[in-house]
Amino acid sequence: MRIQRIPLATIARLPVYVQGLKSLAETGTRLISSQRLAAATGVEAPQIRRDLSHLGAFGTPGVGYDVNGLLHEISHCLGLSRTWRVALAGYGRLGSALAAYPGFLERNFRIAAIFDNNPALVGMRVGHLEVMHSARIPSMVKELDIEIGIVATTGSSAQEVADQFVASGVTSLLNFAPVTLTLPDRVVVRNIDLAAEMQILSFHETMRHAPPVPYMVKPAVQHHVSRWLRE
Amino acid sequence: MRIQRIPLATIARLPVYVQGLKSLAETGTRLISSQRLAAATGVEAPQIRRDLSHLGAFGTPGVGYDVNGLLHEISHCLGLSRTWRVALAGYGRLGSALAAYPGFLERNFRIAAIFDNNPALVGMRVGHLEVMHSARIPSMVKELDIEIGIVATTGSSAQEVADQFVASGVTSLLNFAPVTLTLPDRVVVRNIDLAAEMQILSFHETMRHAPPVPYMVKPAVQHHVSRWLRE
DNA sequence: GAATGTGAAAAGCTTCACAGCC
DNA sequence: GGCTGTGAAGCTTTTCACATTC
Repeated sequence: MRIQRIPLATIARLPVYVQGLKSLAETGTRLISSQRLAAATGVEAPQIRRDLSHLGAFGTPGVGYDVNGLLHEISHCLGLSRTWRVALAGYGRLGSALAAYPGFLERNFRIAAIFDNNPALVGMRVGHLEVMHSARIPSMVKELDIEIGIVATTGSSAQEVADQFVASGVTSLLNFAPVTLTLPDRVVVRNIDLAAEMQILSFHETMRHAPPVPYMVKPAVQHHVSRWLRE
Repeated sequence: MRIQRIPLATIARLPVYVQGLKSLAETGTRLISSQRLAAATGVEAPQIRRDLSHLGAFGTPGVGYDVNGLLHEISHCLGLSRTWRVALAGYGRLGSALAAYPGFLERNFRIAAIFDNNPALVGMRVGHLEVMHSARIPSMVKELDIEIGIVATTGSSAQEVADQFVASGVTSLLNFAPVTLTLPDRVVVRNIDLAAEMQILSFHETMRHAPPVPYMVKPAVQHHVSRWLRE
């Protein structure tokens, strides 16, 4: 890793590289050029080289990058060489889908506790866990030393649950509730708002069908930065 | 709406304003300053004014913005004044959670068809819909004149389903599968990758616990652009 | 007095183009 | 010949500061 500032935008692309490199590794590819990684990830090749240079990455001029070495380097930078303890609040439809998502554990995120404020759900067994009442967030989060919280409650409970998480020592939150959480600056929040993404698509469709004039002129991009219409 | 380019970044924030304004409207607020909308959404006040000025927005100097008027203006710009026809592919845990999500219909996104390639799910009733086999995507998408597709399948089926959607006339996709979809440039793709978001949080936690040096220095931001550590 | 809308400056990010290396 | 890593250029986005309007 490097002794320098890594841009926000670069960090957001690293998981894309991880995913691309993993699938390449599975096909037995051991060496890859930025050009070919670009084809696999949809990120432009010079962008990839710049991103990797921020990690102090070690490609070989004239040859390319070692797939496994690069995977290891990026994973390390993202903090994936250790397991993270995660708490999930909200065991409704979305919450239960998240709890069952194999991709979390595969990537070293272990759901260590599940909370809901609906008494009908409390006590329900989920794998080797049991849904607990949200009132137990403070004690359990501290006891289990949870670092990351997932908020999958309704909008109306989200702020309260987030506050409890933060008061109990959680410093990173993934929020699925369609509300703006107000939290201390030290807490890192990532929002995933399904409806917002749909609205962005709806904007694009609208422009497509009735482009009032020259609109949007950015070329293709990927992953959380959508592609843009030309003219 | 305006006769000028609206920045990508602005579009991505508009849904945040919509959400904030709606909850303010519910509390009976009729007039709001950029300063107060900033407090409600986590976006800085000058940023809000700049964004709204791109829509040709009509605040009143010395007074502020009319909540309902602004809501209407932004909704119109995002294309929310009409209903969009959406198809969902993949009725597993995530897919069924999405199908039941009330936030879609509330915001004028109507799920008009559901597909899955698992025969055990085909025929299942979901509200007034029925899960259809993915092989029927081409005919049904055309018949129902679907504009937006949601890919909630496994990674291994995602590209195939996306190709079918696109071949049938879908021009916007929301992709939950953790793969990079390769599609024609005219198609707009938004990716929601849960694992990627977790990895970004993991990066922040890592920096927090072992900051090798001066790292990341951006101030607070919101919604899909996380807050950053200071020093 | 209070708040908008916007030039102008600053910051941040991407792309180009190429020197240097294999 | 092929590919990386990076200065420099170009572009987009954010922030500042203030003239203008109510």
